[in-house]
Amino acid sequence: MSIVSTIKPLVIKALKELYPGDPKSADSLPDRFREDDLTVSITKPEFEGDYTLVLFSFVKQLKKSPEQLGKEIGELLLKNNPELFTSYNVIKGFLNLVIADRYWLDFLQSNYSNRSPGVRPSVNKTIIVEYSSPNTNKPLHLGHLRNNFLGWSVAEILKVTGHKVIKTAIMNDRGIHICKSMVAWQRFGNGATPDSTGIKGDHFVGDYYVLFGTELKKEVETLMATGTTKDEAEKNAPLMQAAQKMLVDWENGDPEVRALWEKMNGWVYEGFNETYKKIGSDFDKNYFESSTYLMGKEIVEEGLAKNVFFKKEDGSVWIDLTSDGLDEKLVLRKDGTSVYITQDLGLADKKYEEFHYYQSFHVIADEQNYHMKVLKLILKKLQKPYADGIYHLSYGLVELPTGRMKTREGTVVDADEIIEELIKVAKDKTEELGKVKDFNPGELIELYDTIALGALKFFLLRVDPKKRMLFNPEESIDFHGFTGPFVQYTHARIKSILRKEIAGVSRQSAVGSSQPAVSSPLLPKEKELIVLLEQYESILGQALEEHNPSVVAIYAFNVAKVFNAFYTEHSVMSAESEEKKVLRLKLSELTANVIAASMALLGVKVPERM
RNA sequence: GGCCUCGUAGUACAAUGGAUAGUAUAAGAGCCUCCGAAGCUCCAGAUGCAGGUUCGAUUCCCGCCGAGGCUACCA
Repeated sequence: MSIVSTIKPLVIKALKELYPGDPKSADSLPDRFREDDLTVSITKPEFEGDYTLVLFSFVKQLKKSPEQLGKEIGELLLKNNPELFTSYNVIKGFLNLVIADRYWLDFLQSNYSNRSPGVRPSVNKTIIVEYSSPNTNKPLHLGHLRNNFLGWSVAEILKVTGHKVIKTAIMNDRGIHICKSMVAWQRFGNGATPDSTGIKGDHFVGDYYVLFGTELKKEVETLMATGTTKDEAEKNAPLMQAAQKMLVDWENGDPEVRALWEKMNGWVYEGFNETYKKIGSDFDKNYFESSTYLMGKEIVEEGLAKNVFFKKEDGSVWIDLTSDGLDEKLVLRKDGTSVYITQDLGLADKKYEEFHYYQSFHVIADEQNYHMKVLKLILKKLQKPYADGIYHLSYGLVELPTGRMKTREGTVVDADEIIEELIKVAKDKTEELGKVKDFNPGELIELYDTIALGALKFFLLRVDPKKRMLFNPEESIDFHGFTGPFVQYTHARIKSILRKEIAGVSRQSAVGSSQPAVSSPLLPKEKELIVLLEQYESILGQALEEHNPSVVAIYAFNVAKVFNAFYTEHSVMSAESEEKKVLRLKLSELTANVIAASMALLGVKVPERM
């Protein structure tokens, strides 16, 4: 039970007691005062108090001045709950409440050693989180990383709040883009392989995709020199013709093409798996477009039967969404082959068959907002029971100072490269500081990974997913301030104190089960920290509601920052008294646990030492 | 053209309609004989423009300006 959800009912009770209203009129209805209408928030530091009730919303209703209202409510709250509130003050329309130290100390006492704070009991609901979903013709880049970290983190937030989560990916493993790499390798590869060249599989294949582009450009230029238009040239260039033919051959099941396709996709998967392992992404189930792309045709039949879809003269099948403010949308081509949305319709159906999900999250970039809107709308019109549970977890693109990343223009930040770069920075910095000279090589490598990925994940998750974000290679790699390593450092720092205390004999008596004493009041920095730690549960609730890990990242940073300020001002080991020492040790332990728990939700490990 | 996002210090990010708009970086001034300086303290600096609703607007509504995306019988 959080402090805010404790205060709200008490305020409602006080309001009803103070202003029962005329029993005969409408203003005595039981829901005249509702918790949802209350605004209870943390008191601004420049005022006295811990939590503040905003009074303006009742002023008109009750026809009283805010000052008088605040006074009346404050008095009654104090009278009714002397153990919770110690005093109040009213400034303008704000009722500032001072919470008793006892409350905070009790909270500390019952939570300080909880290693998994915020975990909720099972609600027995299955939620699918579909994320990552790469094309198998090129390596992962920064945009994929944002997607992966988001999907993974949201899944984690759902898990601790009691949901059963199935993580899935859909591999976009077929199509013209795959054929381009294949054609290029056939023409220019001379039988080279990732093994023979020592290049990671996904990069190896990606190189041929890029090569296709550059070679195609040459052909196009040659054709254009003979007077062909650009569009014509691109269509008629021999390489493009070859890719198109390969796509047809692939669809017809040509054994040679299929064998080549499997070989090259195999290389890519090997590369992907290495990267996934490194960044900690995992999936309960992979779907492959090559085996799902024909699905959905049944749904098209179903839609025609239900008159949700209609057939045009040429045989193509459409849905009319103009009454919903959208366009007509094609769901089946005139040649009877399926389009993107057809596959997604089929896949949604299949997933529901398999998992009977309560909700299905699709972590997909906001470029596809329209597509996902249409998808959900079609499923609704088909009266699919799962349609309402479809949720597009839309996120903005990662941009560079030069603008959008484009593979063909070589302006992508490669996932493997940026990770390696960060590992190097972590290594240099760690060596420079020289605090872990006794680590063995294995421990060091693990630590560098922890710090590097901590920096990267934190950087990509600290921003509201919906928003576009900027990645500046020069400035974004930083281990100071609002960063993962800063939070990690704070954790390691606390652990260092706790280790020393364990080493000392006083550990048992100091951090034992005794209640923290109340003989001396909580000091401002102590209180600020404990009040913040108490908010963890509601932060988790907010992150869940908004499907937004950035809430957790910002919170973790604040905890670390407030702890560091507390730490600078007050000594833990040489506290003024034994009871203060006990209090601060518990406070430190709780801080470390909350930091570890929140960072875990982001997929960021926190080291004991760094 | 139509539809959808987004405009906050030099830069990057915050702010369920609430108090003097927070934080980080970069710039300036300090703090390691004392629990870890990847830290702390101080100092400066911002809501694109113009209206409206409200006791109160960064937030909601309208217009303009600017940025991005979608608007494929590509996926």
